[in-house]
Amino acid sequence: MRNRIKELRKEKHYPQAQLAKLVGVTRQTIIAIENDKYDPSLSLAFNLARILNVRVDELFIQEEEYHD
Amino acid sequence: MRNRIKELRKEKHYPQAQLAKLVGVTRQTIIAIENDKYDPSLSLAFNLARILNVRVDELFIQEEEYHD
DNA sequence: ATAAAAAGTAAAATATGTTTTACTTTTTAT
DNA sequence: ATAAAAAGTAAAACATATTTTACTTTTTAT
Repeated sequence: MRNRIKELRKEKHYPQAQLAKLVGVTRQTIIAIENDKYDPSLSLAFNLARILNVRVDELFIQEEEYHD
Repeated sequence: MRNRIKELRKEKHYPQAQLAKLVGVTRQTIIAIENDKYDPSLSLAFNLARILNVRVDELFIQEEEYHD
């Protein structure tokens, strides 16, 4: 899963520390997610989308969907 | 976080076991999420939304957002 | 060129999500 | 009323997300 967090955060001129505070996690979490170390929880995904003024499905791009 | 999975699954007449198979998890995971035991991962949320033909933000309702 | 701010790395500890197995209860169809 | 299908409960094991702490590297502004 890719995401546009770094891009949209920069448009708003937020440093990672400020975005972290706005969504209620630590700076390490923002770094890890921006750099694709792991995916955020669903709840954090919603908070990030809200602060960055996009929908969840605009912020995250699922590249490998499950097909049965 | 609430969700409309049970409702939309029933509209499609899928038993839990079939939905589980379609999104690539076990039946227990579907049960737990439908009954609000915990939230799905972001990736599972996307797969559920895709199979149920709605957007992620239509399938899940965040009731307690974080405000700093 | 320097100092300060921002971003990144790493690893251990804790919290949350998912699977597996087995068994019970409820719903649906005959 | 019965059998079969679907839904639910529980708990242990395992996987993934988040925090905390400490330190390093890169970027920005003067």
